[in-house]
Parts: sequence; structure tokens; C-alpha cells
Amino acid sequence: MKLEQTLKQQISQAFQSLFDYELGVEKISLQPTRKEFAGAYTLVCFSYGKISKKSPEDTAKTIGEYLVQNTNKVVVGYNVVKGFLNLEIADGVWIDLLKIISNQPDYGQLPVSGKEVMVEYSSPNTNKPLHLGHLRNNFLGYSVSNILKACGHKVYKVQIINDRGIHICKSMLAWQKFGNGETPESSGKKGDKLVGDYYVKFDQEYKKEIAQLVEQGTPKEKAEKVAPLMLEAQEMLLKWEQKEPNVYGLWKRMNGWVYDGFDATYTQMGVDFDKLYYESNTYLLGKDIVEQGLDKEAFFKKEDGSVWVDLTDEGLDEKLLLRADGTSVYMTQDIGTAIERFKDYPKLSQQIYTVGNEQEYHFKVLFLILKKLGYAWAEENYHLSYGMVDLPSGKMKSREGTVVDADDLMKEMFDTSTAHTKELGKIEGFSEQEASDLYETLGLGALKYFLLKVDPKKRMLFDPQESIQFHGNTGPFIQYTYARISAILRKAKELGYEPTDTHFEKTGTLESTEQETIYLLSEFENKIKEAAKEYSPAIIAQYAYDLAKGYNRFYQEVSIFNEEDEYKLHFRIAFSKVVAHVIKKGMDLLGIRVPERM
RNA sequence: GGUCCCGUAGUUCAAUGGAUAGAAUAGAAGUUUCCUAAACUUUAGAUGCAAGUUCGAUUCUUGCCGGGAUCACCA
Repeated sequence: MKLEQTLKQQISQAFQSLFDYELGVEKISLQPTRKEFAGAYTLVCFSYGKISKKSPEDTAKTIGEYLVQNTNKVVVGYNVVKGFLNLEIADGVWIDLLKIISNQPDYGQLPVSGKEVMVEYSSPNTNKPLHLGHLRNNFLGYSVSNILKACGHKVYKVQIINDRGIHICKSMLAWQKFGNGETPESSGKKGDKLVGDYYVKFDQEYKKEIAQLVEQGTPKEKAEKVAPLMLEAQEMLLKWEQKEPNVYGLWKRMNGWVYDGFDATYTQMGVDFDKLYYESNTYLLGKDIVEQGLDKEAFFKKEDGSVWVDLTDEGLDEKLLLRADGTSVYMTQDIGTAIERFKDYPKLSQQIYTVGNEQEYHFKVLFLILKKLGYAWAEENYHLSYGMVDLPSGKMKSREGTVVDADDLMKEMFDTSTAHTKELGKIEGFSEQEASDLYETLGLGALKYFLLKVDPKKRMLFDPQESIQFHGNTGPFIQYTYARISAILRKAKELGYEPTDTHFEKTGTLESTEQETIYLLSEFENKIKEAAKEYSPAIIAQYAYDLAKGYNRFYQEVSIFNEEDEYKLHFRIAFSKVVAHVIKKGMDLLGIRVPERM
């Protein structure tokens, strides 16, 4: 916040008057002082020796002395360890800082930037239910959206639904052949699960056919191509493209089931979208764009009629955009979708694609193609690439049945949080509804925090048995801190204390836990900016944890209502209120709710 | 093979080129007449290997070793 800026300006002036040197404020970096030393901010002075013509230690001392003399009692002391200049800040400065923050009801919301961005996430296929990987994807995309909003941007949350293609036809075919008219209503199954089951069924039957063919002497590779089921599925896809009523009707019906199922899962996850895009609507547009690109000579046609883009100048390969028969590929669709989105939202300055890191190459190519087509905005596009979620048994593989289903996992989380909460006897006086809300808040909070606290770029390990904890660096730990503060604020209200700032200046001295925590509070908006720049909710997660930990230490060491000094008592209530606000806002950025009681 | 990513306590995660590499968990030992012990305190434990750049390297460069992804007329 402002304090850091003030210090930097003073340091810049110190260089001017001490060493007659122009050191830009933007070149000065202050870091928080390590706990074992006195002070709050540290200036590393090793590199200034050339400017000051002194040893790092003497440089640091000279600057420290200057700051104490010239900062009007902001810097009240300093110490130098080797070349590290640790600056001690007056308690009054921290108190003022808290006052400023507590007077900002929307602290953590930066001013409107005028920038519009689109964040794509989830983007499932409609032949399978959502799984653990989708959870990381959705939580990430949703959280990044919130973080960008907090930065003042206008954010559109979207997803592209892969609702067409051979995979859907497989489910449809299996359902036709083996389904006996089963519907979500008749079987009580969730729609996405039901369709997913038929996708599996297809695969099983298909394998049987292959095995049979192989037994009859057909080579395996050929068998995979000529198995009757596969041929039928391909025929179905053609019929779909021609919008043959039977096939098209069935497609609509089964996709409808899937969407109902997905909606239920998204609601449970607590994520939503501003607009949905369907591949069945955009894939044709992609074709047109490719044709246009051909006219502009951005692409070229091979003898067989297939269309390619040459990316060898960019160090990549040639990439197919349209097959010889004129049908589109994955890339074609993504080109169409990207352009459609900019038509829908002309003021958009950036698209962010939340997609797993196995598609890094794909997006590299996509952005290059868009650039070749002359779209200036292509430069700003960003692939929010995240690592895979591994299980202790290794990679999730649907064929081997090692996929962790999203609904099942969330259910399990609720069960665990329910059991745990009951065991602790924490739900006295809760209505049934309140209690089940709490279980959800905690279970989902634990899960989201677990998936978001890790740097998105990194692969992570998820052990369903052990990963989700309620102690330590977890969602519930932070939620618990919030609930504790809420209890204090409730009690303060009962006792008639209003957390006002009228007498902040009379607070006097601060406890070290208070000072450290106020420092953290002052860093909140910086952290939001950093998280936005890195597209990393993990930064917010880490921050929220540090803040909660800091407050818990304060809570343990310092009493509020037993404090005899009324001014201090008031100050601590106001202080607690600000911490609660920042925790709530921070968790909000992660898409995690916080309970008033737990 | 080309390209890219990753190797940090037993385990899961941190660390704009900065100080004695932080946490959590599991382990050991403590703290409830006091605002919620889902908390707090103490303790033990780690940078794959080898060079280089630097006052200073987990971070940057190179090589090696190990793990993963990708290089589809699949999506």
C-alpha cells in the first residue's frame, strides 16, 4: 500500500541527498523482514556499494540513519545485518494503516480498469461425466475469473461444449442397441452418468467384436477399423452432419440428459458461466475462416485437397486445418470459436483458455494461426495451462476405471466433513438446514482449497484417502479462523462495542502479532495483482493461510474482552473485523464460502 | 529422437537472485479456570549430481541422471 510507496520515495531521496544519485522508485524493492530480526521492511544494500562508494554495511547504516532523521517518525529505528537494512516502523503508522483499510468497505476490489477478458474453463465432452481433473479445471477458471474481476476487469466466463463427434455417436449407438429405452427418469440415474455408461458399453462391445475378428484371422489393426459397431458409429456421424431427423433427434435428447447432469454438478461445485458455446454451432464457422485464410494465402492446399498451415518459420511443423473431404478437425473448430467470441464481445482484449498442459502445443499453434490471419488480439491470448492431477495409483484412465468421479468425490467430502463436525460436537443449536449447509461449506472448502493451493502449472498428487484434511494448511483452517472472528464480532455487538476508528490514535503500542498481521492486511491488494499477473489462485490461497495463521497467533496470545484499556479493546475489535473481511474476500476469490459459525 | 515441463524434510506443498531454505502433515513433548483446542507453543528432519555467472544461486546458464507431457487427417 501507501506505506511501501512512501518508504521507497524516502529511500530514493536518501540516494539523492546522500550520494547525489538518481535512483528511480520503481527500481527499489523492499522485502518483508524475516521474523528473527527487528523491523518490518528490508532493503538489500549489497548492490548499492558502487553508488555509495562504501561497504554494503556502511551504505545500509547511512541510509538507515537518513530515514530515521527524515521520515517524520515513520521509520523509528533500523538495524543492519551484513548488507541488509531492516527498517522499524512506528506503531502509529500501522494503526493509521489499519484505519485506512477499515474505512474501505470494498477493500480488495481494485478500481474499474475498462479491460474486458474472457475466461474459458470446464469445456467437457458430452459423452462422459465430469471427473477430478474437471474439478481442478473449474475451480481454477472460476477463481481466476474472480481474481481478474477484483482487478477491475470485466470478465466473461464461458465454456465450449464438445457436443459433436464420433464419441457422442458411440454413446448414442450403444444406447440404441442395448438401452431398451432407458432414460434418467426411468432409471433414476443422473443424465451424464447414464450417457457415460453407454459410452463404456460401446467400448466393451466394440472390443468383443475386435476379439472375434482377430480370432477369425483379421489383423488387429484392421479389425479395429472394420468392426461393425465402429462402422455404424461412423455412419451415424455422417447422418448427424446431414441432420437426419432420427439421429439428430436422439442426439438432442441424449445431450439434454447430459446437460441436466452437468448443471447439477456445476451447482454443487459452485461455479457458473455467462455464456455457453457449442461446438455443433461453431465448427462450420471455422471452415469458413479457413477458406478465407486460403484466399489470403495464410494457408495452402495440398494435392489431395486438404488445407494446411505452414508454421516452420515459427519453429513448428505444418498443421492440418481441413481434411481432404472438407471436414473439420479440432483446430478448425477452435479457430471458429475464437473468432465468434470476438464477434460476440467486440471489446474483448484477451481470451484465457483453462485447459490442461497436455494441450500446450495445440494452443501455441492456435494463437499463431490467429495471428497469421491478422487478428491483433491473438497476441494477448493466454493458455492457462495446468498440470494433471495424479492419483497414488498413477494417472487417471477411464478405460481402467481409475477415474475419480466429480459427483462421487464431492459427496465423499460432504460425508467426511459431516462425520468430522459431528464428532467434534460443533453443531449445537444448528437447524438441520444450517448443519447441512455447514457440511457442504466445509467439505467443498477443503476440496477447493486443496486443489487451488498448488501452483496451477504443477502436476499434483491427489490421494482420496489422505489428501483432504481439516487441520493445518487447509480450507477449514481458514474457515475456522473466520468463524472465530465472527463469534468475537457477535459478542462485541452484544456488549455494545462498535468497531469504530474514532480513537485509533489513542491505541498506543501494538503487540507484535498485531503489527505483523496489519502488514499482511496491507499486502492484500498487491497479492491480488500478483495472482492476476501469474494467473495463480495459489498466491491468494497461500496469503489467506498466512493471514489466518497470523490472526490465530494473535488470538492465542492477546485477549480482547479482558483488555482493560478501552482504546485497545476497541482497536482489537476493529482489527478483527478487518481480518475477517480480508479472509472472506480472499476465500471469495477462491470460490470458497466461509461460515459464521462452525 | 526434437520441443516443453518437473526433481526441495518420510509425505504434500512454499520460497521477485538475498540473511540460518519456509509451512503443513506424520513423529516427540507441552498449552483449556480466559473471546470456539478444526487452535496455539516447543522439538527433530530437505534443495538429484557436476560445473559456470554472482558479493550472494532452490531460483539464471551448460552438461548429466531421474520422472512426465507433446510432436494425430483423436477431441
